[in-house]
Amino acid sequence: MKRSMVRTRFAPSPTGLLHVGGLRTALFNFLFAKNQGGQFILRIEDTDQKRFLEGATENLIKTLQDFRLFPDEGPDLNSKFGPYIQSERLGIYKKYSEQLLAEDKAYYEESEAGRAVRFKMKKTGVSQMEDLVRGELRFNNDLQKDPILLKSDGFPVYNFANVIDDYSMEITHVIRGEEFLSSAPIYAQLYEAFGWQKPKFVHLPLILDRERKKLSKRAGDVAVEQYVKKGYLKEALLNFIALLGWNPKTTREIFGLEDLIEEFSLEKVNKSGAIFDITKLDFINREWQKKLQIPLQDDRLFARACELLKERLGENFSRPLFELIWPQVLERIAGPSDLEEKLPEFYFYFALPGYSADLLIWKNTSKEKIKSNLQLLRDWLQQASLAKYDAKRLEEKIKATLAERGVGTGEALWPLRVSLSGQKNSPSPFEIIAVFAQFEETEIFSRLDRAIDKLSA
RNA sequence: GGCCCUAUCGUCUAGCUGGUCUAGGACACUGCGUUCUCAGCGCAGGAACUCGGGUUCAAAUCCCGAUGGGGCUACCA
Repeated sequence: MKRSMVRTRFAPSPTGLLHVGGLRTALFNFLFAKNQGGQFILRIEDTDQKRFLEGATENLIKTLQDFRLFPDEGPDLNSKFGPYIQSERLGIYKKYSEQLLAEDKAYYEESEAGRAVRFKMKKTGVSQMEDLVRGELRFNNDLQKDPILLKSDGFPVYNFANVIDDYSMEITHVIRGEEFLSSAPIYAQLYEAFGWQKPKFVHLPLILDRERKKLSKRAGDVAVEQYVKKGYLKEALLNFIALLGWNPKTTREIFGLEDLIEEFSLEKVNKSGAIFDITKLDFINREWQKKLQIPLQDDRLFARACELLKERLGENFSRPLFELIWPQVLERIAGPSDLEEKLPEFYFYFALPGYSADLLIWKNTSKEKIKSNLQLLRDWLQQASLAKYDAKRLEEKIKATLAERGVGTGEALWPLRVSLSGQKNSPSPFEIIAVFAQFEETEIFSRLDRAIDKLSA
């Protein structure tokens, strides 16, 4: 019973914000454990004092919680396997290193830094371990070097602490990034030196940047927090990241965490690296946006858009107005990645840009005709109770009026839209009018008057 | 350099117990339609089995090699 319980772990080192690759590793460990009815453990590997960052542990825990990847055991959830922070387990590593020393499987090494412990690697034969997606891994021992176990500061090195902890925490499956593949022989030999049964391993394919290099800090945004701040939904991020290195073998692409738990299996994990493609992330984000219908006050994308507009428009920016415009923005952006560049298309709502009278002219229609069409529309708008209409109703009403008068849609609607937006491209005049009708109806008429003036000049 | 992993459209991938694959889907891209413009929506289209040897009646699928890409090569993780 106890033997068969699946236990996985996520073992980040607290050196900064959780990054995309880390989140994916955590996710896969979590998914596999939950799919198997097992447990997911969080262990903090703070064995490098030089790289340790204050607050990073708390941040890591918080981020995992935000994504609902709740650990069953971890720093704040102690159980008999704790502590879960390696710096609090120094005695354990020391004890095991002494055992190896006593058995002549390790030795001391003196240097200016102090006294460290090195492991005696076997130099003959092969080291092997089982990787559930790659099969049997075999390495020739003849060119192995003796790795450090305990540094001169008394802290264990990653490889050693990992093996000790995975063993003592009864981890059954070690799911980690491919970058650890080449240290496999050390693991294998350590397990053998102790006479312990090896866990099953899974090495996940790397997540690559557009240059096909391992995603790294210098290549741009890697912190999960950055993407959240930019306005990506956590559901979308998780969904997208799950599809990097795993796929359900069906054509379905949208998965929530519960769906992923249900569908996940190691047989569906891929072997080759996957490029982090922001375009696809945007697509998945759009899908989740539709699905979730986030209320405005919780929408980070909206919040970010407000910030940007405030910055650029200053006094002219109005949040209540922008709330009315927001659905139009959402329809016109691919996602958080192009929000910034698309925003200028909506500045006209806050301040009418200057434009030339020519822009009002539809095809070969005469200036006079355009002017009279605008006047006609202005009159109609004047007598209508605009606040009662949404864009769709407005369209019906206005088109009906135009038809009655025998006025073509193009020669009336084009100038109407231009006079309201001052731009060649914009949302439809009906959408614009509906927005202003809710916000400040006089804006409609002053803009129309301005256009009519331009045509009279 | 050495060791290791990997290899299907631009991207993520299905297919890999060999024939049903004239290689499927999604994103992206292009075109057409709807239409006052943009967006949206609908429809259509271009786009890949890295190469060379085998094995076999038959290979994207199996084997070998080359090449490409990547990772590791610390008293970092």
